[in-house]
Amino acid sequence: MGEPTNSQEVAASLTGARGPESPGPVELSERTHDFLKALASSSRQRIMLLFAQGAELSVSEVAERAGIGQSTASEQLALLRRGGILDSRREGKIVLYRADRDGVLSVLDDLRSYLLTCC
Amino acid sequence: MGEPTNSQEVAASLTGARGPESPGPVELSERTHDFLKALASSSRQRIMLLFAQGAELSVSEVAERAGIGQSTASEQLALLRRGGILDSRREGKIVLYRADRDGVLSVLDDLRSYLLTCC
DNA sequence: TCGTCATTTCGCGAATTGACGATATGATTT
DNA sequence: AAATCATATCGTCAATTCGCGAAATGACGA
Repeated sequence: MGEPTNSQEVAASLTGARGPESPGPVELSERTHDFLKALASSSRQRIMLLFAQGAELSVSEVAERAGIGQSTASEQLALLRRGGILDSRREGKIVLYRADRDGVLSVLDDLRSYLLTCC
Repeated sequence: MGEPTNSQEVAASLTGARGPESPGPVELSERTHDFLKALASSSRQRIMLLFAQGAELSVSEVAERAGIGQSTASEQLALLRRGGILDSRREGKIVLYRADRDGVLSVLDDLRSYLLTCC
């Protein structure tokens, strides 16, 4: 079933449908789009605050501390993972989430370069 | 009526309800939240591509080039302006929009510092 | 293998967003 | 002041998102 599906998801950081050397408009990668959608939500922003200082939390811990249902927590955490903001690993029967610093920084770079070309 | 409401909107870049020297969790500013919401939409991303290379466009030009209705264009452009991504000025009876490079860069910095503390 | 615990997935109603046409507001020209 | 043009706002409906409980899947231990 639902293995933590991180780690690989086609590196392809840009999905421009043009030749290699094209300076013009470049679309955002799907991952960066997912990143923006994930962080655009207030409740997910609130969840992220739980992961300050490298904290590592299980799904039910997040549910409890955020005051939301367990299934809701699972779904929201999955969205944050798809956006490259969180990372997860299974530890026995629980799944531990934590901030994915590298993922975040790489997405930020993608975002910055996009904005520099279109703005 | 609806004057282009940019330029000032309380500088307050951070809305943490804590003392000055607090290293802990810091919430995103409202402007940065608006930025994320604005860019999280595919159609608005598409609109942004029209503003590459410093192009300056009126509402109806955007509507035409993006293939959307005039009122829709006006509303979407207003959202992008609230997010600090676009800037606008009135030129006679038309309103010209263009990318707000400085706004974008300052929001990006805010975003980066937020992510560095929470991740 | 069965039971239990943690997580994911599913189905659903409520709330939000997206796009549109119609209408109102502002600015310019006559 | 009236006509015109560009934009902003409003009302509406379709589509998407949110949060939940229920049910399915996985992992572990008795």
